[in-house]
Amino acid sequence: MSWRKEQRRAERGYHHGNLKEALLQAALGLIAEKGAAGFTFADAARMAGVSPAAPYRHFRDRDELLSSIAQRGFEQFEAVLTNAWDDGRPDTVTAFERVGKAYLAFAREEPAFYSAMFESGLPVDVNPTLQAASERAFGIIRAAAERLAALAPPGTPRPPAMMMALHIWSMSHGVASLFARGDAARRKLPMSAEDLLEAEVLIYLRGLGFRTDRRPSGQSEQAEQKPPPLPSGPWGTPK
Amino acid sequence: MSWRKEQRRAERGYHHGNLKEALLQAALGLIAEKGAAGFTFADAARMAGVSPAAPYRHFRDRDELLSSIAQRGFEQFEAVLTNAWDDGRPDTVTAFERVGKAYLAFAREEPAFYSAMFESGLPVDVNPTLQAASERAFGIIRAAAERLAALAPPGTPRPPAMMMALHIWSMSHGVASLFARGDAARRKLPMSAEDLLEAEVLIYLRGLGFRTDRRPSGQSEQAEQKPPPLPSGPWGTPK
DNA sequence: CGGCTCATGTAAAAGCCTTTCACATGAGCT
DNA sequence: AGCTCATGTGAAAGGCTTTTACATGAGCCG
Repeated sequence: MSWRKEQRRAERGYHHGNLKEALLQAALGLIAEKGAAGFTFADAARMAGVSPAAPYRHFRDRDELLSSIAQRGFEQFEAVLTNAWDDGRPDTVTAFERVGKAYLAFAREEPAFYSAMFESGLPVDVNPTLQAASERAFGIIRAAAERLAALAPPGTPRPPAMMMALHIWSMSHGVASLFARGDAARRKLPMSAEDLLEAEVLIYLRGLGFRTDRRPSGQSEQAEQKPPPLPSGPWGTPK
Repeated sequence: MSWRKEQRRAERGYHHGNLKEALLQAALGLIAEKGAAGFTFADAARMAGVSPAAPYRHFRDRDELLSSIAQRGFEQFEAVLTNAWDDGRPDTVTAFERVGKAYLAFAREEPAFYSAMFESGLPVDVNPTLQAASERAFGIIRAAAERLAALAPPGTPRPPAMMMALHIWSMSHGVASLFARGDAARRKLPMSAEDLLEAEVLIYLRGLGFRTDRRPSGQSEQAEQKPPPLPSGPWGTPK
C-alpha cells in the first residue's frame, strides 16, 4: 500500500521527505558515539544522505541542532523522572530513591541526550524554551522534595523543600557526572554508582531526621514520621 | 638590567624563547574566555605571535596541550585542597567543610583549569600521568574522609572512608557543576553555592551520626564523638 | 672566530568543517 | 497544466588542524 511511497522516500528523490528528523536521529547517534564536541554538522548531513548545506534549511546552525536535542532531552528526562516518582508511590522515600536511580539510568542509557543537556556547554539560560524545559525537569525533583519535606519528623525544624531538592539534584548530578559517564564510569569503585547514590541519599535523609528504612506496604505514611532510627548503616554491615 | 633581554624576547626574533609556556598561558586565557570546546590551537599560536604550525614543536596536537593544562590543573587542585584540609586543623569537621569550599572556589577562580579537567571530555584514564594527578587530588578528599571516619561516633557502624570520600566528592562536584560554573551560576538560588554545599555536607555528616556543631577551640577532638545532637537545622531557623 | 648542528620557526598545502548564496527541483495547490 | 515555495545542490569563502620541506640562529667545539 504505502511501501511504495516509503520506498521512494528511501531511494531519495531530490527531496528527502523528513530531513529534520533524520538529522536529529543522526546527530543523536554521532553524539552518543563521539561526544557533543566531536559531533559535526557535516557528518549528520552525510549520514542522512544530503549535501552539507541541506541542514541549514532546518536549523540555523550547528548549535541550534544541539539545542533541539537538549530540548528533547529535557522533555524525555522530565518524563522519566515523572515516571520514577510515580506521585510518591508506594511511599515517599522509596519513590524518592527511584528518582535518583532514574537520573543515573538516564545518564547511562541516553548518553547523547545527557551530553547535549549537560556537557555540551550550551548556554541554557539564553534559550527560554530550553530553560523552561530544564526547569520543568527539575520541577519533578522539587515536587518530590516538597512532599518529602512535608513528612519531616515532627518536632524538628522543617527543611526547606527547595534546598532539599537542590541537594538531591547535586548529589545525583555529581554521581552521574563522575561515575556513570564516559571514561569516568571506568573508574574502579567499591560499589556501583547506583548503590553509591542510594547510600548517599539515605544518609542525607537520615541527617534530616527521616527514618529511611522502608516500611512494609500497607502501613500508613504516618509511620515514616517516627523518631530517627538507631544509627545503622545503609551501606551494609562492616566486615 | 634584564629588561633588554626580555625586550628582545618580546620583539621576537626568529625564535620565541619560551613558546611552550606562552602557549599554555594563552590557552588558559582562551579556555577561560570561550570554554574548552571553543579554544583553538591556531588562536593560541596567534596570541603568542607565532605561526599556526609552531605549537606542534611543543605539543603533539591540540589535545596534548589540553592535557597539559588539565595536568597542571589537577596539581594546583591538589595543592589547594591540601591547604584547605590543613591536616584537619583546627578540628576535623571544620577542615572538612573548608575542603568543600575550596572545591567551589577552585571551580570559580580557575575556570580554565576546571574546564580542562572536568568539562573538556578528555579521556583521563588514557593518560597515566593525568590519571595519577587526578587520583592524587582525590586522595586529599579521601585522606580527610579517613580521618573523619575514624572519629565516627562509637556504637555506630563505622562508615567506609572510601564511600564517604566518594559521597563528598560527588556533592562538591555536583554543586560546582550545577551552580558555580558558567551560565548555571546565573541560576537564581535561594542561597549561595557555598552555603548550599555546606548545608548538604553537614546534613550528610549528621546522617552518619556526627555532631556537626563546631566545638569551641581548645576542647578535645574526643568531644566530636558525643551522641548525635538534637536535630536542629544547619540551614538556619525557618521563618 | 668560523662552522656545525639541532631545536625551533615558517610557508605552503591537503583535507575537513561551517556557513552563505545563487540556482535547481518537485510537491502541492489552483 | 502551471505556479510557487519549501527544500536540496554546488560552489566558494574563510577557518582550523596537521604534515612536510625548508629557514634560522643559539650553543658549542676546535
